[in-house]
Amino acid sequence: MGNVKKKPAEIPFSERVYAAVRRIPAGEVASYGDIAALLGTPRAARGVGWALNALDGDSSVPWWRVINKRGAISIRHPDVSPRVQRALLEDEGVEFDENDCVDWAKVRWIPEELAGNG
DNA sequence: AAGGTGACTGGCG
DNA sequence: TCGCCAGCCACCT
Repeated sequence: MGNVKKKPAEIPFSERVYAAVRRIPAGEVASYGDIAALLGTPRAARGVGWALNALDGDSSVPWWRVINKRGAISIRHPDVSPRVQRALLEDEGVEFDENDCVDWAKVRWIPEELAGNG
């Protein structure tokens, strides 16, 4: 597992990623770039992927709700097959088209602070 | 301190 | 439109 040691006074980027991902409701998904943007670093999509990779596929964080900008699963973890992530999403009602992509218009998670409501 | 890696994204041909 | 290359950020050695 990825040892992430940081100063207690500062929240690690990874933890901020986990917190954001945990906010994604079931049946909705977000892209790595969206999570990064939500954290204030829209170019840190790589960092988001790295942070989720550190979860090792076993955590309270709904990592499966994070996919790439194309709406497809971009997982590369050896222990967890992309099929698993897809199954988890389908179990939540997320549908994939023949291109193995989701419909962003339907399943894209929009944070309330960005939805302009509230 | 410097170099390398990775579950990304955008631009060019 | 699809495929490859470069840029980007965070973390590790």
